[in-house]
Amino acid sequence: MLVNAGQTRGRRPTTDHAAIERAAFRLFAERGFEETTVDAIAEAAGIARRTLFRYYPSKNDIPWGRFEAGLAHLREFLRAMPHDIPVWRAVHRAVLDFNRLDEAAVPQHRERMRLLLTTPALQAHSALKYAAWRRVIAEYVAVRRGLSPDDLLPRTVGHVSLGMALSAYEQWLDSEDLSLSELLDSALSGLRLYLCEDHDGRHPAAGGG
Amino acid sequence: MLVNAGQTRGRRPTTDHAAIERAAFRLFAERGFEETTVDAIAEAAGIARRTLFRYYPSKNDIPWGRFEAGLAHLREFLRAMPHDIPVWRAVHRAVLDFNRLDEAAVPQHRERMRLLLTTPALQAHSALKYAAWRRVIAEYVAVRRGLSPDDLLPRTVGHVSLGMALSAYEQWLDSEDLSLSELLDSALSGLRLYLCEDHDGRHPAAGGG
DNA sequence: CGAATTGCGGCATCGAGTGCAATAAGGATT
DNA sequence: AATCCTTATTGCACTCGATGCCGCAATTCG
Repeated sequence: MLVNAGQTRGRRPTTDHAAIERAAFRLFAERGFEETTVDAIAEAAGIARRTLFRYYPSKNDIPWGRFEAGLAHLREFLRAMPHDIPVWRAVHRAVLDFNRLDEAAVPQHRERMRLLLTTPALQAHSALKYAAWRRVIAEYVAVRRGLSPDDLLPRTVGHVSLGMALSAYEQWLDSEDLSLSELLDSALSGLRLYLCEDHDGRHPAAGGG
Repeated sequence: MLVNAGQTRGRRPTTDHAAIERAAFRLFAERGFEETTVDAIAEAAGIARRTLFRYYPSKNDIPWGRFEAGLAHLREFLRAMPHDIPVWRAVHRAVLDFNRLDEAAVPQHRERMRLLLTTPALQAHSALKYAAWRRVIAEYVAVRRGLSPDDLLPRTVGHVSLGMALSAYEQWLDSEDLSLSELLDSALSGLRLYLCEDHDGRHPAAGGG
C-alpha cells in the first residue's frame, strides 16, 4: 500500500492509515470497541464506509496498525543474529527488540495492547496475527537447527516464545510500574527455573538470564 | 443446559447438541466450514435457525462440543495430583490426561481438531476457549507456588503449556503415524533441551522426560 | 379442563463484510 | 485545452451471523 508512495499518477488518496487509526482509537476510548460501529469510524475519519474497508480488511485489523512491518524487522533482526549464541538466547533478544519501546510511545502502546488483550473480538482475531509472528520464530529455529519450520521443535518454540511474550504483556498491563523488558526477562528466567525443578522439588542453579 | 435432564415439565426438546453436531460436521466435511451457512445446518438438523442459536451461542462454538466438561475434569485431575512431584511434571501429566483418546474416538477427534486448527474463523474463536484452559493451569501453578493466578509465572506456564499442546496437535495432524501422547512428551523434552543449551552451544544432560 | 411451564420458531433488525459499477481527481499526451 | 489513462472514492445491493421480541406448541399438574 505504501509501495506507491512516490506515485504521481491518478487521484491522490484523501486519507491514510494513521488518520483512520486516530479517529478509530478516539472512538474506542470513548465508547469501547464493540460499541463503535464501522460507520461511526468512517464518519469520524471523513471517509465512506466502503473506503475504510479498502484501507483495513476488517474492523478488527484497525488496532493492529503496521504489524506486518514489525514482522519484517523481526525476521531481519534474527537473520543478523550471530550463530555462536544459543538459539533460545537469540530468540529472546529478538523478542526483546520486537517489543522495545520509546519512552514517548509507551502510553499509546499501552492503550493499544489493552484493547487487543481485553476485547474478546480482538483476542480472537489476534490469534491470526500471532500465527504469522510464530512462523517467523519457527523459521529461525528451523534454520539454526537444520529442521523444517513445520517440525515439532520450531513450532513449539514459536508457541512458547509467544506465550511468554503474552504473559509478560498481561502482567505489564496489570502492574504499571514494571517495564516490558524486565517482564520478558522474568518470564524467561521463571520458565527456565520452572522446567528445571527436579524430582525432589529442589531448584538447581540455572545460569544466565 | 443439561442440568434439567430429568425435567418432566413443559414441552420436550425436539433435538440435542449431539444431533446438531452430527448434522453440522457432515456439512462441514462436504462443503467446508465457511461455506456452510447457519441456515443450512439448522435445516439439516431439522430445526429452526433461531432454535440452533439457543443450543449454541455461535456457529463457531459448534465444533467445540463439550469443552467445558473437559475443563472441569482437568481441574479435578490437577487437584488430585500429589504435591511431592515437581509442578511442571504434574501439569504435564494433566495435559496428557486431558488429551487422552480412546482408539475408537481418534478419527472423529482428528477431524474436529483439523477443523479447529485450520479454519481461520475457528483459529480465531478458539483463542477464547484457550483462555479458559490456560486459567485452569495457572490456578494450579498458583496454588502450588503460593501465588496469584494473575502473577507472571502461573500465566506463563498456562501460555507455555498451551503452546506445547498446540504444536503437538499441529504435528499430530501433519504426521498421521505419531500418537498425541508421544508428541506431547517430545514437545516437553524438546523444550527442556532447548532452554538448557548453554552459551557454547553444548547440550548438558537434562534428566527425566 | 385450565393454568403454569418449557421449548420452538417466525419476524424484524443490526452490524460486518463484499462485489460491482459509477464517479471524482489527478497527470500525461497530443 | 481537450482527451486519455490511471488511481481513489463512493454508493448500492446483497449475504451472513447474531439478537430481541413475541406468539405458538406441547406437556404436566391441580
